[in-house]
Amino acid sequence: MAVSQEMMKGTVLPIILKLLSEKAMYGYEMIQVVNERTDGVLAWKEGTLYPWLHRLEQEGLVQSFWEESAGGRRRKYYALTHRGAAEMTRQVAGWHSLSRAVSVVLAHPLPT
Amino acid sequence: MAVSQEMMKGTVLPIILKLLSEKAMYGYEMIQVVNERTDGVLAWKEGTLYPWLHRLEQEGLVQSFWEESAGGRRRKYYALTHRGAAEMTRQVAGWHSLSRAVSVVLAHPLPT
DNA sequence: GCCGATGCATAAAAATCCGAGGTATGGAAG
DNA sequence: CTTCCATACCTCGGATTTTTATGCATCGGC
Repeated sequence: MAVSQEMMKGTVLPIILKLLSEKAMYGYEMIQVVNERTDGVLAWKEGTLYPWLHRLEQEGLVQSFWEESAGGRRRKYYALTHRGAAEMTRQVAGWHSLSRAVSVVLAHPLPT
Repeated sequence: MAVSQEMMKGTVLPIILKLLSEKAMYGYEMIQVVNERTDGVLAWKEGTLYPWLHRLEQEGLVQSFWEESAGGRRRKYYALTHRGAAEMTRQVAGWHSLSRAVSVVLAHPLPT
C-alpha cells in the first residue's frame, strides 16, 4: 500500500500539517485560510478540525499554546513539532502520488 | 459547498463511473485495471467495490447483466446508464476542482 | 442591551472502509 | 484424480470518521 487509508479518506491531514509548517495558527484561523485559498471548494467544519488537532497533539505531531489576542480573546495556537514536520513531508508526497494516480485513470482515453 | 462530502471522502466514485464510461466491466476486472493503471497506488478491495456497485445500481446510475466468459465463468458486467454518464461528468469535474484546490494550498510558499 | 462574528469544544448519529470470511468454477501441477 | 491457486461473486461486523447540532464565552457595533 503506497498510500495510506488516511490519505484516501481525506485531504485534511496533509493540509493541516502544511498550514502549520508555514506558521503557528489557531483553529478558527485555519478554517478561514483554507476557505479563502480554495475559494470555498474546501469548507471545513469545526467539528472536523478540532478533533483532528487534538489527536495530532496527542500523537506528538503538533504542540499547542494559548495566547491572548489584541481584542482580548483567547486563542489556542498550534505549531508543528519536529516529528510533525517529517510527517508533513510524507503526507504531501502521498497526496501528490494519489493525485497523479487518480488523474491518470480519469484522463484515460476512450476506446476508438 | 462546491464539492460534495462524497468527493472528499474518496476517489472511488469518480473512478468507477469513469471506467464504466469507457466500456462495460465486471468487478474483478475493475480492481485489476485500477491496480495496473496506477501502479498499485490505488489497490481496491472487493469489500469496498462491490457494495458501491450495488448501491449505484439501486440508484440507477449503473445497470448490470450476467455473461458467460469463454472459460465458462459467470461474470456480472456493469454499464453506465444515461444518468450515470451525467453523474460521471459531474464527479470528474469535482475531482479536478478538489485536486486543484488542494494543490494550491499545499504549494503555498513559505513566508520569507 | 442585543445580535452577529469570533473562538473553543464535544456528543450523538450517520456514513464509510477494511478485514475476514463464505461460495463456486476452471485449470495446472503433482 | 486430487489438491491448490486464480478467478469471480458476495456480505457481515468492528473500527474509524464526519457531520449536525449544540454549548459556552467574549468582543464590537448598532
